[in-house]
Amino acid sequence: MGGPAPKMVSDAESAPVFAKPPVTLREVAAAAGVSVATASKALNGQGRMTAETRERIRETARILGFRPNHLAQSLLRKRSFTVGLLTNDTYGRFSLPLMAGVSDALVDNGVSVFLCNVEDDHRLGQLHVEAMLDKRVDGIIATGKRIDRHLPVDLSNLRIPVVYAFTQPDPGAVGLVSDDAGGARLAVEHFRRLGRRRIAHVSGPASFEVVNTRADAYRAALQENNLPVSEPLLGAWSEGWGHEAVARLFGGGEERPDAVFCGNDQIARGVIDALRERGIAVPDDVGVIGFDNWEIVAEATRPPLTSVDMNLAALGREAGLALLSLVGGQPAAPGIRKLPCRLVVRQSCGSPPG
Amino acid sequence: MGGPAPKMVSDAESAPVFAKPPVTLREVAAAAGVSVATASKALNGQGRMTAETRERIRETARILGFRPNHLAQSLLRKRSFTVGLLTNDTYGRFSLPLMAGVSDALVDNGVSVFLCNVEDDHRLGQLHVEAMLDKRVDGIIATGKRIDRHLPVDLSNLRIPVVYAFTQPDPGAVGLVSDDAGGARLAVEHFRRLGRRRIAHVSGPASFEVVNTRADAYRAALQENNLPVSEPLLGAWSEGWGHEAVARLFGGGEERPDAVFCGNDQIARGVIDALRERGIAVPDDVGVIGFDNWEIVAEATRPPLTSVDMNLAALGREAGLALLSLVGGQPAAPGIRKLPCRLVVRQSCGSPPG
DNA sequence: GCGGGTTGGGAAAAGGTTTTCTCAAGTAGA
DNA sequence: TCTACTTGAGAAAACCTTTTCCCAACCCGC
Repeated sequence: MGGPAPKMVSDAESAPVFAKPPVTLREVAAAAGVSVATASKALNGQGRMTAETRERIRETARILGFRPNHLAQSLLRKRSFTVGLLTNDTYGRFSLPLMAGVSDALVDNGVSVFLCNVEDDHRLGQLHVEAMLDKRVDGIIATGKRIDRHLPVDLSNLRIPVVYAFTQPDPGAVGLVSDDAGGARLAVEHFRRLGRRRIAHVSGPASFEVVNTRADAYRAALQENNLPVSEPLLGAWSEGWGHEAVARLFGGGEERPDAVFCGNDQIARGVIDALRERGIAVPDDVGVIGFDNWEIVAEATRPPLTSVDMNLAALGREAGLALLSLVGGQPAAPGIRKLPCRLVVRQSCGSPPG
Repeated sequence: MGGPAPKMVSDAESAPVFAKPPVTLREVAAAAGVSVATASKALNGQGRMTAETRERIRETARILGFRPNHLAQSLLRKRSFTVGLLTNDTYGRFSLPLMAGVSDALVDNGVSVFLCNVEDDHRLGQLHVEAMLDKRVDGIIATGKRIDRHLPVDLSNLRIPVVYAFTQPDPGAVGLVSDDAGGARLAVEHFRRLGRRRIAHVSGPASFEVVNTRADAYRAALQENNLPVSEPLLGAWSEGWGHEAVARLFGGGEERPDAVFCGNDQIARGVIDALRERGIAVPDDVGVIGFDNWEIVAEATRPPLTSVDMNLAALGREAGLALLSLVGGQPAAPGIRKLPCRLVVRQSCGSPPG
């Protein structure tokens, strides 16, 4: 109690800097000795005034640390430079790269993103959409965890543009998805180039549209290349199913595959582990390709897994840009646009013979 | 060209519903035959008027589908009901549940969340923070991928409150992290209750603070229980390191552990696989516990992995609520608050003997 | 019938910015 | 010297809501 009072820091530096209100345009104008109208025009490069005046105002603004209030601007311009991102895959693996891509594309244009996780809850979805509408977002991007399911929200009669990415679009809307068929073809072609001839396909449940899309493309690609077509094995998206599929493919006496194209990386992981346990060498005896290119899985398999990457970040970018042009008044062609996949080659397929 | 023109849909239903401006309070007031002031008060339950008038205005608003413009409200109230969420872990595993928790806590209070991914780019971070400030967010939550690193942004002298969750807080700020020591203790105690006595610890690089925190707690818990303390094995966060650690622990002639507590689920996965390959049974011969409870990994190990869950969603919720009370003017106690972990029991530890 | 209190509702300012319009002064041409 | 432009800058409306007065009408008791 008796000691010297603690040294006081200068008021500007100390304690709750909160509530010190931001500098307004009015203050800048006053400091520069002009009207707010002139100040506004000076800072925006509008209107007519001497270069000297403009510069003086700008300098004043800079010194005062003036930053225009976007709320006021938005109110006037009827454009908030804000979009909503709706997803039901917050924990999942797909929406993340996608969100990063979206955010990426938009930030460069000064647009911020409201992230909204609606789970599979209709009420929550409605709540979020209304909140976004109230906040006057310029548009909405809807994304999810599978492309053959709707989000639990009705986005069809909003007064703002909506873009769907990696989720089922409403009819007549703009939708972006990965080209799964192309991805499957990429895998088959890669195997063919490496001289593999008996290529099996192990994928997820038939209830997923992508499973059928990829399976069809797989069959078509085999036929085009005059390779023997074997029926795809459809099961679950799990490692366990990969194990089981290997038991079926390599358990019997019939001719064994020398390549397995898997519907996702977890199945591929299961396949590779099961093959190893059977003493079948990857990639020497059998090549394996996964789907999704989930790095954490693909790089942990032994050997590291070659996988089809859906380019989700790019897809997100495209979605962001599409929404932007829609917001800008450009009429975008409705319908579903498919973006190409790419093959990320690691060591699970081996090198070309010779 | 000669055919009948396509049937026209009614104008209200058709084409670019865009740009049809939202209903304003003024219109509601006009329709109800009152002034905007009265209309505002009617809808907000303020002011004095006959119940009949109030009800009539409300009904009119309902019919017209009036929704107040939050931009205008925010401008006036100097409160945007919007917060920024800053992360450098967009692709990662930690920020997602955390973000969901934050978003969860805030949505219930009508607050929306701007998601900003700053990667490790200082410039990008600055950009985002300024954008958020310009948009007049009420506060900021900073989160990251490890608790001993700063985000590449300076949040220390903002005029709005900041809460740090799962990232290193600035001195004097409010920070929330998981109780890693407690989590480690949870694991050791669980092993002890199951009768395991020789408990090893395999973790990530010593350069991570959590590695040391957990290792210290592990040692302390062993000592408290009069169990033999063996030096933790520190390496990488990978499956590969799990394999290698097993080689070291079970390769030599010395006494082998009957339990392994791992620094994350990937290491644990590697440990379990390596044990199986050596013919050591899990959980019969050796129990294994992981950390993070990354379900997709924990449930794919054979047997499924018991793991320490950091309760990140709860942590996010707490962060959201803390920020909310800060924004509301409640002075929150600065400093780091640790939230308890929980053990998610699966089958990798076995049941109690007898 | 009249002062004082209550009741129902409106006018107007405020919030920060942009934009259109207006206006005074200056310049050029006749 | 007068007219016709141009130039530089300000006033004011607009965006939409909230809130603080303010005012008229009514009711009460005397």
